[in-house]
Amino acid sequence: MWERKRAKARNAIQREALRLFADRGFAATTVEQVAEAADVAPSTVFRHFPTKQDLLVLDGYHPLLVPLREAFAAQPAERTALQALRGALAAVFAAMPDAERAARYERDVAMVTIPELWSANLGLVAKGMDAIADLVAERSGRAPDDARVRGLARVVSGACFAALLDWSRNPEGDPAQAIDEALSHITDPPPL
Amino acid sequence: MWERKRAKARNAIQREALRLFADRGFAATTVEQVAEAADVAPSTVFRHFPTKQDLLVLDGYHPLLVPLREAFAAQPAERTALQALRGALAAVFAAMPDAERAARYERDVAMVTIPELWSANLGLVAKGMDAIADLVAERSGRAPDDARVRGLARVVSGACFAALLDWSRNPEGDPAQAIDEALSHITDPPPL
DNA sequence: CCGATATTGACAGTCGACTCTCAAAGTTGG
DNA sequence: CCAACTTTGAGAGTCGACTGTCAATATCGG
Repeated sequence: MWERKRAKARNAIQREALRLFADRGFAATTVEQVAEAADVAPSTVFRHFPTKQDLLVLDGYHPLLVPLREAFAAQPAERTALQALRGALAAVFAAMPDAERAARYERDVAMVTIPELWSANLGLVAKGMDAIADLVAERSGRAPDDARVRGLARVVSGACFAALLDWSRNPEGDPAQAIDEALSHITDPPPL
Repeated sequence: MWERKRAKARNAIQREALRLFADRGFAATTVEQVAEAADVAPSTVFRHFPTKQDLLVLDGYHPLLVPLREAFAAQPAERTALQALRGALAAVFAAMPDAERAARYERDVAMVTIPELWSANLGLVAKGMDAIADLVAERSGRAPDDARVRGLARVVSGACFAALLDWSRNPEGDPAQAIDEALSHITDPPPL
């Protein structure tokens, strides 16, 4: 029971913190204000999050990689790695419950919108790129640090990032669709 | 003469600051240490750089958007927008004096490596994407917010970003080459 | 209900970024 | 050299992040 209570408090603190950061900015928000908003003592905030920056670190982000790996493996063998990646990403988003998808969008947009949040999670982006490289390497039988594998991973992760960044600035339709569309520009380049 | 003396002191402070940041990290370096290393008083540091973060901002930095625009216009008409972009980027880097290129690499790597710097310059990434979209729109005669134009801009800017990010983590060869290679995965996708 | 254990709040205190002020020292034009 | 001007050093002071301690409180096993 301790665990559940602890996690509940932790989530409340982080939720309020992110809300305040989005409102008035990271630097302009004091830990004391976060504590007050979450209805806890300042010392309690530090007990859950060693530093103020840690309030920005989103855990539970990487679980996306597991279903992605499965969806990727389920792709038809005749597809190229790029087509398979595109298909797998679309499948993962399609299979996601609406509530979870909405929560993820909100988090991802916050991550691109709040500068400090982005910098705190830069490592996650790099990890995502590595994960994609691993997938492609496994499927193609090449080494994960093969130039072609790494190059493909760069392009795909970069396209996903840029699609999200652009979508967050001008939300129209579905982010998953934006990602798929961006990838389509690599798989089937339109004449321009 | 005031001007020259002021600039000299400013450069000395920033040089020592960057050296210390590279050595022990940004957060682990105090302004007092920077002042001592530069042989000035702490208050003098703040007189030249309003905040500690400002010690990271290199002046004399001009975005390569202008030369890129020129190089893009100079590309052969028979190339696709994508090929022209790739060629223009390569041309800009090739035409850049060695010293300037080295300085640019150093700065770009710092920007991706030091989170504090990245968060300060996130807006530049979005602007770069818009600029690329403008170039493509102008050349293709389509609107800058055309879905295909925006999609292409997303993929290209994303690829550049990812290439730089990856290169900064594992520097081999030339960043310009990494960018070109990433773009080649879109123009001439290798079989994978 | 009771004791063991985990969590919290309140509080004091350190440290560094940053501001403000004023006197000292260097610089320039005359 | 003098006088106006600019920069600098020094110091005091504010504010917020962060640490450590201790008593109060909540939960659990028995």
